[in-house]
Amino acid sequence: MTELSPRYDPAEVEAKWYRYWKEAGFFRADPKAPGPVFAIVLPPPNVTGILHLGHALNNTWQDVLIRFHRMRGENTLWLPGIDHAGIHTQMKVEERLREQGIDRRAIGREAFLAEVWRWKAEYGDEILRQIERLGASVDWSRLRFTLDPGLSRAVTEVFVRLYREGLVYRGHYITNWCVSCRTALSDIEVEHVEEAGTLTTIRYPLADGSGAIEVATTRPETMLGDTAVAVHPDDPRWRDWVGREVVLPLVGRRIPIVADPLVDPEFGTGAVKVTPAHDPTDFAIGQRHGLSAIHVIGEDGRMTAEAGPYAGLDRYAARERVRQDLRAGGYLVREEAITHAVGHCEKCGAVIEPLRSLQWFVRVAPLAEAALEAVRRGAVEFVPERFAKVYLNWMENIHDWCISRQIWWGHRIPAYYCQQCGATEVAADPPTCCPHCGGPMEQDADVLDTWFSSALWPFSTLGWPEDTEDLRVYYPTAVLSTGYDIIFFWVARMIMQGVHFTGQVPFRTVLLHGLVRDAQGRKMSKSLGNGVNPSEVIDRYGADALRIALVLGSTPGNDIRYSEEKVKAGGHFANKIYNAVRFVRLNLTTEPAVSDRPRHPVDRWILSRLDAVVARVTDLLLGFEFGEAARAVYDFWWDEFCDWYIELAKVRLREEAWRSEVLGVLVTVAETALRLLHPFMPFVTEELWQSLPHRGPSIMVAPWPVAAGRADPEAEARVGVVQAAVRTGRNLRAELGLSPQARLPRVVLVSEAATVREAFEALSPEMAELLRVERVEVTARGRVAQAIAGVTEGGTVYLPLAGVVDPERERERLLKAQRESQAEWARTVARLGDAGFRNRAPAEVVAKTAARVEELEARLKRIAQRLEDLQ
RNA sequence: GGGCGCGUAGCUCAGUGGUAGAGCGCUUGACUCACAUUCAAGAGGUCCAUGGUUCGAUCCCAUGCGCGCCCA
Repeated sequence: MTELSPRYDPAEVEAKWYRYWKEAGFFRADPKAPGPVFAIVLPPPNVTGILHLGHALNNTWQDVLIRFHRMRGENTLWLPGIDHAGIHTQMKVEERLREQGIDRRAIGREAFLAEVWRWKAEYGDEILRQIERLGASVDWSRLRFTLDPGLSRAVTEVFVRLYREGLVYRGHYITNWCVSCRTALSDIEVEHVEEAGTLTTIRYPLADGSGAIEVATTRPETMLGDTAVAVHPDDPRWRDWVGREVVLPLVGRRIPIVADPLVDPEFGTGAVKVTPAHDPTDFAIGQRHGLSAIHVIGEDGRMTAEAGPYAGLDRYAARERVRQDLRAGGYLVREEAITHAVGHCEKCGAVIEPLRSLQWFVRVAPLAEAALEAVRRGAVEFVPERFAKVYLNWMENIHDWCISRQIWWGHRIPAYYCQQCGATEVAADPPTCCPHCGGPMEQDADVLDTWFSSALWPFSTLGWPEDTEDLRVYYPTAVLSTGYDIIFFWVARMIMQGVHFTGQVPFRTVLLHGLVRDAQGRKMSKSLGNGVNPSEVIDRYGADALRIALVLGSTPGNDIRYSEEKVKAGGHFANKIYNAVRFVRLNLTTEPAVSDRPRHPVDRWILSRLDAVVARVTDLLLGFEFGEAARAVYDFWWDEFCDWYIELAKVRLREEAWRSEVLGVLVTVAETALRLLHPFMPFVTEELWQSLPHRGPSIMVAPWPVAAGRADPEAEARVGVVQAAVRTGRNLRAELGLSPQARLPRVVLVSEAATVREAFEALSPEMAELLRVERVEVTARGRVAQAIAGVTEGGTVYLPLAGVVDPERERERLLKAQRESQAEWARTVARLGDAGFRNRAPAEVVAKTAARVEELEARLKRIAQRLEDLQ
């Protein structure tokens, strides 16, 4: 810290302290450490690129939690890591290669993977740097990557065990196929978007020429692969048609009419075309009726040889041609514009093509059972609670999970196929030859869904399947903090796998944050170009400013809007506390004398407030209410400590008799409030804490403040009336347009209440200073000629000012105050007069209301008296 | 079609069954010896609408309107 600079400069300070913390080993967890265990695994960011503000928010929340619990003396672990992000990363690297004119297929699997590892080294490091710059106190010695040998072993282990338990299987089913990424996807990787489309109704003539049946579709090109027409078995319109045959237009194939309960009789004519190779419902119908599945669309999105004359055409071109040909052949009944949900690839945006293919699946239902139970019985809690319903609802309607991906970057599926007899072997170690026929084995070419490995993150990172000390101590983890948008992708699957393989839930609390949107409330996205790189913000304002901006006003589960203005305000706050502490230090020329029970009411007041804010922030943090907690510390620092206590303290700081004691309070409050703020703004608090008298090597391992029995309602009441009187006095000055530095000869404070007078008297030097007057007079009653007056809580403030008082203006102001007090008095008296209120409201509330009436009456009396004086 | 969230000061958002809050913005005044990244004072609100529960509703319940999201 530059000793005397009146401005706080975060840049060098932040880098310095992070290095210090890291080198001192404060981040490192020790499984043998005493205290309750509190562990968090960092949701591993994708290695694809750079972090965004959502990561910054989530990491800040986690850091607040972990620093809070660490300071409370708990045995904390925050484990960082990175995710290999299969499809996404492969896409990026392919893109980069394409720019160099290289196709991945041309260079082969090995060379391509080498290229991806180079990418990982580059971007992975950038991500780690970003996490550091944010101040995240993660245990770098335990850094993990989903493709690390240990974690890969866990993936293989899980796959093999699930296979042996019959929970993983391979088969031909309809999957969501992305023709652009050239891989299968799971259901939740498909985004459904409402789009304008055309519903085409086609006439299929009966083979015997006795009529025709009409079917409707939004994908007419699939009719080339139809192998049946289906109707609902109870549909009276079509009962007699079941079992007959129609002739497929353009193709000429004879296909049967079948009855199946999956058909919705309400839709269209009640008859649907059946294309088992290209539609999930049709696939199910096809299986039940033994229909063949004819592939007319290929993996590249072009029509196959099965499509006859349409072969080679892109699926959309084929759609057009089929439509034209149907029209020409007289088969096209009508075309209507409709909006319908169309599935898109979450990664690349291409329209998903449902294709029948050979894939690996997880049989999820048995796993879901236990995962449901864990949440139902409260072993896993959601914050906010409402998301538990979202989770339960999804889990109850879960479908099998397609886990094989036709890409190269990821965990290769540990399945081996005999090239001779076709046998399948699933094993952790590659078999040398076929156990059945001794023939050569070849490993499955595909890799696993990235989420399959992410699902193991809370325990694979701790060493599972080994029985490690870390696993024994830190598992189950305490909190999993993530965005509500990945409950299904990740949270649900972690719970399933965690419960199944460890017999315990992976975490006790799921803490969900919302999306960080831009100032207009739009989602941040590449296409809008409104994304913000946290590092650039940190460059300009510092990590502390960004952190407090993100935390203030954030509530679990709710989206927040980001604007640079908020960060700027955060920076101002950092500067504010920097200067407050600078003030304390500049005064540390005398040895501070610390006492828990100082003599002066102002000192007792701030300690009482300190106790209150300590208790409040602790409670709020335990309840994950970060925004409120941050607000409470912020307000304490700025309003109570800076605007009031420091200003009040300045008076006695000039007096030798008090100086040492006041300094003791200043140091105590500043040091404690720094610790209270540390989880939110780690850097500036460390910098300042180190510059004050302190114990220990770092604020991050200093004890969390506890309320120390310093609550003092009497001192709070005294300072309260003084604050009110000062505000009233300042108001009077402002109304007169008096410049703040102009000194007035005196202020007269009149109060009939002895306690109020005592407070005024005890603090009269401070009031003189704050009101810029030479003398403070306190009396029980009295009239002050040639003065303006303000009526406040407990008394009246007079500023005697010969000559400047305008009685008319004075009267107006008093009448306004009278109207306001009168209105409130009427409301309050009416309430008090209500028998229902007196009988049913808690006695405490009734008493409070009665006291309020008395107060208002006294106030009105003072106003009336003053009005009278003006006559 | 089912579910969820939001609607509070000009803007961004906290919050509470018992007298409505903050930051930013705005107005006025001050370079007051920690801080002009500041200080002081002020203006500004039928807490979306209607009904219900209650002694009392901005808060709880129901319906409606508007905005957004998730699932099928």
